[in-house]
Amino acid sequence: MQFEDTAAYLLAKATVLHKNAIQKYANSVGLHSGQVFVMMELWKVDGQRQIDLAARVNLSPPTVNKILGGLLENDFVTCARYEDDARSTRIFLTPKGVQVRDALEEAWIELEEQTLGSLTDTEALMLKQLLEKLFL
Amino acid sequence: MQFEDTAAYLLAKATVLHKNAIQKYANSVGLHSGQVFVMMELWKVDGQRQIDLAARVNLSPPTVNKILGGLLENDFVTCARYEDDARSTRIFLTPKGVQVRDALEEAWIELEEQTLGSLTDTEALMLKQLLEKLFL
DNA sequence: CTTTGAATATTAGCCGGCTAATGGTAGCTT
DNA sequence: AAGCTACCATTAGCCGGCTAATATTCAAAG
Repeated sequence: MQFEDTAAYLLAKATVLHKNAIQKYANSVGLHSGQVFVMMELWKVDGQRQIDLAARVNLSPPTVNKILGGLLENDFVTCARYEDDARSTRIFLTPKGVQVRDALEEAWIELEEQTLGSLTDTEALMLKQLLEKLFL
Repeated sequence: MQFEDTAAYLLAKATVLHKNAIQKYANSVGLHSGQVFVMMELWKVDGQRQIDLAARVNLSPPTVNKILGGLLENDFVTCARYEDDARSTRIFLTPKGVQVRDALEEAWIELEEQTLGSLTDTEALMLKQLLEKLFL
């Protein structure tokens, strides 16, 4: 059997390079690679609980907790008590956290071009549709 | 702009779940997730230097060094001096390291099925071709 | 009303990735 | 032969992922 012929291998292999690219563009706007996906969820819905954020980004609660620690330190988000449940906290974007979205959008466009650089438009569309089917 | 519509986003998203799956199947044969790709390279060419392994798996030399530390501890590989260059070391598979390949192949087949579960055969083929184009 | 169990956040500790910095060796230039 | 430079391994230290374990709080059941 050839591991290299499997989709599981190819997907993992592509992942390594893609992760490096994300890191590079995230750093260019002052974010770490793990922080961008949490921010994206907050830009969609502000004031979420940690547990809900974890579910949305498919990460474990401790991982999200650690990522939020960095975002809190760098003043991208703030933390507030959940009104009706003392166990939970709500995470809110700061003005800085709202603002950085524009910079990331610009960087993300470059990242997208670099990612799809070797593909035609129809191939890019196919890839997106296939990736969507993979994890739905 | 919608981040969710980009291939860069979808690829990263698929990555998270795929990494968890790899971890699960790697653990089932006594390996950690990062170790399997180093082992795959050694199964192709035994006795490589660390720097060459790093290049083949697209990881930094320190990362490979750390991964090899675990493989050495668990007796999957051994370390030997490079005959003509005192800077380098050669990494060799132990009998245990050779043997574990069969177990991983079995696990990998299951992983492949799980990964492609929601895709048709033609879709799976397309995905593999697109992933190959992405990082060549 | 008490107890039990589930849910939320958090801590500790591991592996996996990176960059930067160190030390030793090879090789080339002079 | 000496010295500069490039190369290889390794260490330190950071972030990002996980599981397991803890403390707190809520809710539900007795």
